[in-house]
Amino acid sequence: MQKIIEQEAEDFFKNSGEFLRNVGVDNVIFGYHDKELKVLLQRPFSLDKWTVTGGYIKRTESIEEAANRIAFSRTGLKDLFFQQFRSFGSPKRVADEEFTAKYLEEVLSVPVPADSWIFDYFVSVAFYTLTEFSKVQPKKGELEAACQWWPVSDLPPMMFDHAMIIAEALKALRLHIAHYPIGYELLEEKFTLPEIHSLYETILGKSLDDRNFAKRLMATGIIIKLNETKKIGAHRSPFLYKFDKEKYEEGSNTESFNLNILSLKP
Amino acid sequence: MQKIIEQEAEDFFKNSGEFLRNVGVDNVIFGYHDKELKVLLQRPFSLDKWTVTGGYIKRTESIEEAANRIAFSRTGLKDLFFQQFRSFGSPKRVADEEFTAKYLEEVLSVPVPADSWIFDYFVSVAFYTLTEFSKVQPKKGELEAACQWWPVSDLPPMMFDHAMIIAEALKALRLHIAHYPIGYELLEEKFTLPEIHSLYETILGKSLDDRNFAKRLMATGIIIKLNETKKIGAHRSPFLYKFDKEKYEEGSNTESFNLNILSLKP
DNA sequence: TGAATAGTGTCTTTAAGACAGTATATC
DNA sequence: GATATACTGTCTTAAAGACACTATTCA
Repeated sequence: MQKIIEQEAEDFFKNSGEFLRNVGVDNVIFGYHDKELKVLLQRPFSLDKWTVTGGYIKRTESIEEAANRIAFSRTGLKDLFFQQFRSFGSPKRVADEEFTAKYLEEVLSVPVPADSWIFDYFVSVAFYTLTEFSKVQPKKGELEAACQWWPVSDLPPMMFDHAMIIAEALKALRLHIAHYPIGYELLEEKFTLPEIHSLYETILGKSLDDRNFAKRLMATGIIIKLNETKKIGAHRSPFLYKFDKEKYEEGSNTESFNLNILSLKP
Repeated sequence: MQKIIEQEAEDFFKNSGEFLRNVGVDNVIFGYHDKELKVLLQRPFSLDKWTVTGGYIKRTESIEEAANRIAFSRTGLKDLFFQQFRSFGSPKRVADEEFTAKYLEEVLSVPVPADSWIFDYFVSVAFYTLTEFSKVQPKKGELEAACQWWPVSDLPPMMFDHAMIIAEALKALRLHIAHYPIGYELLEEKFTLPEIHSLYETILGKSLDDRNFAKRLMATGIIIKLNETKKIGAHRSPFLYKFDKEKYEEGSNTESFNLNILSLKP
């Protein structure tokens, strides 16, 4: 296990002033792969409980900058699409005695008082971030034992209230899907109709009529059909499509834009 | 001007531990009166700038409890309808030198260091609250010179980023209007069709066809027509209506509920 | 009886939803 | 030509939108 430098650690656990107290950022990073929506989770040393990515807020940065910095530190990617969706705060939300004890006993190379600010009541400003799964090489932090993708539909044991945070992030994502071209963030640049169809089915958790979906999708006017196909083996090759980001920005500005895809039935 | 007790004040400005650091709650309290949407604002001593109601979070309470406590302290009413809509946080958002200077010089009866936690970088978790205008007797706090209603369409000079916070609250309210019976919170128990019609026009900032509005409103099934009318002078007396709160709760739980009123065109 | 406001019905247009057959690629 | 997947067109149904007249109150 990699130890952090002692002086740095001591400063950190005293919070000599780099970070805000009692408030932090959690960032639920979503990716899509293999017809499954996935979320990037990390696990602290010595514990069999996972957390969403998150961290403290520097005095010199905004909460959005903090969320962006956290996403970058775990995915290596800049300027990902992210959205604030809710804040969580209650005296009980980070009470986890097992975590505190293990953290103190086993993980750290420096003495940390049990009443250190890091175990304090924290309000969490929560964001979700969308990223293309295939571009990400998850990178764990110094204080974590692991950082990896988990299917949203099959999560490991979660620490604190993080299972609820993921549930809320998913709810927000499902709402936003009607107003943002979510596919742009989660798919590769060129994608097929069946791929984006399946993405929407996965996120919404229900099946969507393929004919109506295609009709609606093309009606948005922000998708361009390319003159190429993708080879998929012993079957008809699907055409490739891409987003017309320019047209999207226009529509998005005038508020006339609506994917109208939320209401699609089965 | 009412001075706060010295020892209490000193404790407060040192923050001996009652409140969370670097994070607080702002609560945009809306009321409706005289065909105008109003917001409850307060003004600190010696300044000609106003703020939305807000405050610090006690270590013993959740952010929702803090928002509720703040609403109660200004309106005297309990259990009002409120919704969290966004959090704001950036190193610059509460930088207002005039405020800091005047506060230090003129307002307080105790010495406050210029680097006191209250002038620090604060993340604000923002809520809006709805209340029936006629029930409220605005009550100012000890550190304010005034607390009163202002029309949303004609605000006084606002401190910090509070004009933006109100704008965002209004945006959220307009979105929520399609899914919550906003009228229940803003109107008196019994109301007329023209009254609720005008409320929706005010909140959405556009005119709504009266025939279609009535049709849609009654189609929700959560409004009961009473066998009484309201005398309004030399004109036909409108019938009174009230919300069927029970039916609303049902519909609201099953997610089948939708006022569908957002899309009403002129 | 005139002035002001309350209240309601019908037709048109548009969008949602259901549904099934043809096309293409490979073996 | 068998099989697996891609692709698309039409009809039905429901909701949104436009529109104008009758009803009541009281000065």
